[in-house]
Amino acid sequence: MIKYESIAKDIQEKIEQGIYKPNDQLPFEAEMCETYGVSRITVKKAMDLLVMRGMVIKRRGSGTFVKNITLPANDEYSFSTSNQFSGFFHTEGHKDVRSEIKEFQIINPPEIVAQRLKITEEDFVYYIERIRYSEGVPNVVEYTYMPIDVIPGIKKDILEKSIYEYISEGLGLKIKSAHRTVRATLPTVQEEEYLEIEHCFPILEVEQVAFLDDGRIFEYSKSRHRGDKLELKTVSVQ
Amino acid sequence: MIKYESIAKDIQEKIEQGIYKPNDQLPFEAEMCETYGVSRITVKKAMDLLVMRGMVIKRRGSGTFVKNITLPANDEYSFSTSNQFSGFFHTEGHKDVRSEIKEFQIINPPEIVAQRLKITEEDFVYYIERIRYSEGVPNVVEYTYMPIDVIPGIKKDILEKSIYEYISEGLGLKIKSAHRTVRATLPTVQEEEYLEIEHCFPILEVEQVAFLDDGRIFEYSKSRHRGDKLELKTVSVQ
DNA sequence: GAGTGGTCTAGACCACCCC
DNA sequence: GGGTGGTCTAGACCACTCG
Repeated sequence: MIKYESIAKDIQEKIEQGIYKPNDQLPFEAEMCETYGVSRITVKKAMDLLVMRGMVIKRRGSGTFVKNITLPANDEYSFSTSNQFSGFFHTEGHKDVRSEIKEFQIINPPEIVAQRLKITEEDFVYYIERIRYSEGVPNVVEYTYMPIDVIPGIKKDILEKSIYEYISEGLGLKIKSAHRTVRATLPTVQEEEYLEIEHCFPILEVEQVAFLDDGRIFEYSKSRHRGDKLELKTVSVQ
Repeated sequence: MIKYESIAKDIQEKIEQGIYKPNDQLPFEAEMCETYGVSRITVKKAMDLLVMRGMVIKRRGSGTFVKNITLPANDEYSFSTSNQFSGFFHTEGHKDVRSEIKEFQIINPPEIVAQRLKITEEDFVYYIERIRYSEGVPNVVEYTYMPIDVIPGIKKDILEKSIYEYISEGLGLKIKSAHRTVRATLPTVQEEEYLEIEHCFPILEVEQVAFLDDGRIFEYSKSRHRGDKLELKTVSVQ
């Protein structure tokens, strides 16, 4: 559909298939213009996407090259947060992923949550507490708040699958961006039980405020992951 | 110098100064074209920069708005890794930041490090182990490997200041991007001593492979931070 | 000097939002 | 319908790398 996306996708696939190998030089921008029948700015935008994804590097005066790095390991539990959203869907779709809902209520949000969601303490939000299992092993406890005005119609069966799928496919809303803060902590007493760990066990906490396409905030959440089950990958490009 | 950067900088400053407040609508792109005397694509590129920095949001058909979020807290120990490099310099420049060098040698790299740096085990690298203190309190132990061919001339006094300053200003090299993996772990016995903590204390580990402008890898490092002293912020934009 | 990617222009059409 | 940002064009000049 969109030209620069399909060009980026084409090149990315060729890299993943090994047609272009690490350190290989990609075709020049001028060459790609002819190949794909587009203008140079469009090719440039496609390559900039791949730069943001950490897959290629550009050197003025030299060319564009496949990046010099072992590609994101296919760890089931790692999720990547470069500038695309791979990973926003929490590597759903893997075998044997299920959720156990511990709490599901509609409440007035605590002050801090109201601040983060930019709503008042009198508004209503879903409060969801769920444990996510992979291959039968508990990985993460998620504490999620979502304004009912923004995301109406959540039922228990949706939580057991993917909220994100419901938002994008069920409601036709587009997820746009997220601000995340990552910390290392220790589990609470309850989390020791939920995650089947001892007190002296590292927890990777990901606090997230997530935005829709139209600028509304639809989620404030804290995900507290077993330290041995999640690593978070990022690419930063200047 | 570069037009889109200076436009972005101008708008960013106005947001930080409160001239544009959260949820305010920014001038239309067409309007900014006149204000700054540039074409629309240039304005667009400037605004896209601010979108990547998580400062504004664009809505097709409506306009561009200041984002709806408490701005990155000025925690001394938090560093941000959106798509600019704020934070690459480890929030240096704060008062009372100093380093204690525990190891500084030139060695052949272990196999894993050689793989990450894309060199052979016969090449030479600096190996640096240092503790960084802020306000007299140990925050982080850094284990750093740098190829001597890429970053020549490191001396002990450079390590006590900022390696990054030496690379960019001393050597005239440009830092371009970094791949990071973040994990939560527990300290080693030695780190308990270095960081003045007990064994049961969360550690935020940041593993990093860093690239220069010209595509060369100049650093492989693991930074292991006291969990109570660092949080890592990211913005991901689709 | 030849060739690369970086920036920028002036203009066009489209998808989307709101009135 | 009028106006927004999204995509795209064809062409220009510049900064940089490399032989």
